[in-house]
Amino acid sequence: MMAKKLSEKQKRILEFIQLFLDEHHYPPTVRDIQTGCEISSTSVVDYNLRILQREGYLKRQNEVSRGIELLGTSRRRAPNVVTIPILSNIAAGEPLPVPSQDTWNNENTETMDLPTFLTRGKENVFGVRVKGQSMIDALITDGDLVLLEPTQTASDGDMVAAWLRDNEEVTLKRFFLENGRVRLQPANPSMDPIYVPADKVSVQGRVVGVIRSVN
Amino acid sequence: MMAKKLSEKQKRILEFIQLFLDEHHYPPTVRDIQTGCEISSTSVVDYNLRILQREGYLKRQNEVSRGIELLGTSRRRAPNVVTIPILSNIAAGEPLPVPSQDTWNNENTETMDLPTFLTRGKENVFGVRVKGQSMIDALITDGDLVLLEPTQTASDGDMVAAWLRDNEEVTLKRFFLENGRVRLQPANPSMDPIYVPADKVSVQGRVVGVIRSVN
DNA sequence: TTTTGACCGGAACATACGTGCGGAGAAGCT
DNA sequence: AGCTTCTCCGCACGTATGTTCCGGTCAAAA
Repeated sequence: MMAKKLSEKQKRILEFIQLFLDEHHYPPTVRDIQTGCEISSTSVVDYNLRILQREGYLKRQNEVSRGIELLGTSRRRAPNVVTIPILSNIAAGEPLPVPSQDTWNNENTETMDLPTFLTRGKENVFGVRVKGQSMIDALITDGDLVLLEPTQTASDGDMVAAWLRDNEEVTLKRFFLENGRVRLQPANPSMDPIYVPADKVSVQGRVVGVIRSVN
Repeated sequence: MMAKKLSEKQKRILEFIQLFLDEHHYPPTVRDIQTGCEISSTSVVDYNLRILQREGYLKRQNEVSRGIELLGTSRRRAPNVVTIPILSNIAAGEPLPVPSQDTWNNENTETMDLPTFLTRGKENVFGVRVKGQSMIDALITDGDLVLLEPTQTASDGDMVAAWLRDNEEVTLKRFFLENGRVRLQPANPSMDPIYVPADKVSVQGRVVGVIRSVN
């Protein structure tokens, strides 16, 4: 639940940031906010900025001057664009650290704006930057960005990110449940499926799209 | 007249600032520009920023961190989305009907809005909807949208859409010119390249990106 | 040849700016 | 009365970051 009520001071800070952004075209410093909102100490500004960040109104970059980005409704942006978090540095041999809506803007997670036709109304879509060639049988290569919708369940034919307990790896395949076991079918039709007992597979997300940016 | 010619370095700096602004939503520091443009010293960045400012491409705030504002045409306001035409119904056995900037918006061509980070400043980018599995060796499958920048020439290593006269087909491969003949290397490293005499190949565009929307 | 001016490199300098810390009052809870 | 929790304050520390200086290269101009 990020819908806490903001204090007067916090509303004023948010408003000031928007005004500042309209006037100059870069974000204010903590001290700009301090004087602009008649606050007595920079630490008070910092304190309230942290709250605004926790509540999802903005994102801050650590140790970076003016490292403030407005998010969500506070941000003035093109209407059919949505902001999603990007996971990089995925550890091999670990399940995906699926971001929850409450957490991802607190961290220093990279984000990206996507046209809504790519997410098609899916909620909480996030992106994973692929490293290496391990997904080549899903027609996905080094540097690709895979868009995932978080889910624990899948229907037959869905392309999913599946965590294979025994192999300790995440794989992208089409999912089919066939009398108690799971068939995972590569997107590349020339490659063979693998079969896994249902209790050895956990679905982490459904693939919504792939974006490759060449060079 | 502010229309002096910019040096390569200055163009690159300007471009980098735009990209940086698209990605984060605050301006870069002098040092961000330095590493991002592979410049050896902050003073060189400063030197060129002063010129860019004198020529009216940007404005700087003295003693202010990240105090850079883009001006005029370099400024990328609201549109962090760009509209491109989409070719579907590609006839097999024919070269691509590359759309020219004047024509595509008059016709009944489908269009699509893309975030600018995908086109990265390329001009006249257009999309091609892929039918069938013929591009599978380029890690591209049925339904994928390939983004192309129109061009007749290519540098070694570029991923291009090439028209093969003799085969009467368009293919997507990495381009290498090797003493008079062309090596076309599939993106899938497990597949072998093909070799074609240079006069039997015409480059139609450079691949900028691929978008796959699943289901 | 010397001079001039555009451009680059390396380093040091000065300050802009985020962050941590101790503390204080107010309001709630046991 | 204690004990948290929230909010605010002032200050100082350290780093992030703009700026400056001095020297160098190279090509065009004088």
